[in-house]
Amino acid sequence: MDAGLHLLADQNLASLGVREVTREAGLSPAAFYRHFPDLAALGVVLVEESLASLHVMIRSVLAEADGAEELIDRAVEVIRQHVREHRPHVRFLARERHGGVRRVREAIDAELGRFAAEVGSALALQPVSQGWSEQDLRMLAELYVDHMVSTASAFLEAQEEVDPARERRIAATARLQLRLISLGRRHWQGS
Amino acid sequence: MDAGLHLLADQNLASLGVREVTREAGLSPAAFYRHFPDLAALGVVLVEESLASLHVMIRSVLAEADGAEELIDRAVEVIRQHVREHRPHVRFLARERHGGVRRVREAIDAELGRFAAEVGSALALQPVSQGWSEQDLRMLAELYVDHMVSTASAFLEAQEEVDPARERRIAATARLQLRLISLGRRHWQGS
DNA sequence: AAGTTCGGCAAACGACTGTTTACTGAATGG
DNA sequence: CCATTCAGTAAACAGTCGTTTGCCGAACTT
Repeated sequence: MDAGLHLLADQNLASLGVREVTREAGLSPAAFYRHFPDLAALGVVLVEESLASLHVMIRSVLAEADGAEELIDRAVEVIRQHVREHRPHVRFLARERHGGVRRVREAIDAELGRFAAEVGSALALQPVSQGWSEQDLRMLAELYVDHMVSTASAFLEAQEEVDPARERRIAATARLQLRLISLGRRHWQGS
Repeated sequence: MDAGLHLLADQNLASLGVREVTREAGLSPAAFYRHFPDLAALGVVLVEESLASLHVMIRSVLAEADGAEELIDRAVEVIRQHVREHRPHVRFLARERHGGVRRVREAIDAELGRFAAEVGSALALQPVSQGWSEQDLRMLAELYVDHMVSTASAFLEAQEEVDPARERRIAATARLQLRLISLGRRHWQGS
């Protein structure tokens, strides 16, 4: 799996080969089939591995909520750190989310949906969300998740070549956008 | 190019083969090299083709601005229609935006950046944007573009299998999100 | 101690790959 | 009308591919 993830740095799952993976891992081609029936199967497992750390991340953000402004700074910083520390996994997710392998795509989508649900319940606990309908909460959660995904992708690209200025610019933009969203949230009157 | 686009429906550019394309097009493999040096080159041309129609689209949305509410409805509807009518191109963009072929990725990114700039200048003309700094306008434009991309991807997935209910749900969510953003926009005090 | 599962190997199968070469007919242009 | 470009072909090159098969030692179970 490490070998696969490493090769997926500049390639996508659909173009990955069994022989390629086993060669990188220092095994014989036949050895692969002892563990996975397919390369798609390997992909699905990588999805699970990749998103496990994401759930940890979100909890670490929402845990300490000392005011909206600080939470925003913290969220953006956590995303940046997460991308930095799990770049191969994040890149894999970004690449395969709309990639050519249906089963992997569906796995990511399902997991991201559960992720939005989790964010939704967390949002519901905040005082700002009083009087919000179920639908409105879900809509907001999806907006946050989509924004997180976009931001993570941007960080990813910026970190490919080390470019601290670009990275700071992305962080600044993300913070402003989150501030604008939370402003809209405070003035929301229901749908 | 049509053959390539057709094959890219369930495959990504990196895993596409020259022989595959020429076979689909009914030509000999060597004929390909009369037109492109690379498959990546074909990809880049496809990017340009795909985004040309996008610029037309944005203008058609911003042209008639009769109130914010109506503009939102119109924008979401135009996105839905655009995805419906240019599904192969949109799918290609979504897939290759983070795909394995660097040159194509960069082409898409650059084009999307110019797109955001265009949206930015359009936003500047609206009365709501009085007193907005350049940076804030850019940030808002990027938020809109990212949101548009997310929405388009969602429509894409929903239209793969014909699922009108899911499509309506996506449209409704997108509209709510745009309303929330424009609410935040009205209460923005500058950064 | 015996049996079974686990994770590995080498070898072979036919099929498919990108690219180059030399050649050909049609259109184009001066 | 002749030369040239254009867009196509078939054939060959040396590889790589996924997958199956039969085999083997080590580890674990009972």
